[in-house]
Amino acid sequence: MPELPEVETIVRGLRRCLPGRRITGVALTQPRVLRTPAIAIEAAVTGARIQSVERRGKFILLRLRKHEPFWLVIHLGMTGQLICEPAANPHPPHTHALFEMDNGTVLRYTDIRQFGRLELAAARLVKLGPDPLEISEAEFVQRLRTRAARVKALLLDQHFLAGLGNIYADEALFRAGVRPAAIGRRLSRLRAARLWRAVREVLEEAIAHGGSSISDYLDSEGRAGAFQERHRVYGRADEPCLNCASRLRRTIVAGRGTTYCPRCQV
DNA sequence: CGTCCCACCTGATTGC
DNA sequence: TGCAATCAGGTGGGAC
Repeated sequence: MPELPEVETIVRGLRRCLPGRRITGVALTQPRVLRTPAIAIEAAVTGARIQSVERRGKFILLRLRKHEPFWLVIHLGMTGQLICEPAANPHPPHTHALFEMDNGTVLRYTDIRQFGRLELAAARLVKLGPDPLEISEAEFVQRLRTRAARVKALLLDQHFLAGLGNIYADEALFRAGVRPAAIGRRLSRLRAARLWRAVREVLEEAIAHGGSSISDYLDSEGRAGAFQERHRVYGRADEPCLNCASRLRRTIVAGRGTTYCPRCQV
């Protein structure tokens, strides 16, 4: 579910309620979403103070400190939600973790499909590729044009670039006029640069609109995003292209449903 | 090593 | 109505 714009929106919201709080209690009720054993997370986190909230790609990092500083790393998978709310609120179904704060609020983690993950330490993050909002045009073009994989597969590969998922990959490819199945090393410099710009622009626009809510996504205060109303291809298969009115096609690329315009994307 | 595909889950929707 | 098949914003591991 959540891609970079949704995770960024959640992180910005968490920054308004978490930093400075001390965690007074923890309830971890679904081992499947824990990459670190529950006992270890409970021992580390109980009594710790939250120093900051950060994002790396689609990962959310809570910087905690008890004796030493450490990280609690959260990935929301497809359907994960992180919500700050009063402790007295009822817990909805699929609530897998609750972190109680010293001011009567809780940080609640719910995840219907259980693809999300909570863990201590950030070892896996070192493998992440560059952030699409920070990578330079020159570096993006160079990385793209040395690869034999299809461009959409590269955009989805978090080691290549950290933060895009299926929605924003399709939206960026449409805006750049590039076919999802195009081969990275066969793109001209001009078209690779156009894709770099399209990726930035679509992510920045989506962040400005609070992300895309298709069915599950809510921000840290439980509100939906609005960018789904501005999708140009995602979810619009068989509808007319907004540029040329051709019928948008749906295929499978990189194992994912993919929508594109056969006329505008070459 | 680079690339591709499927399993991992639940729930909504579609089609017979 | 009932039930099976298909699809969904994620990744990681194994096959090739």
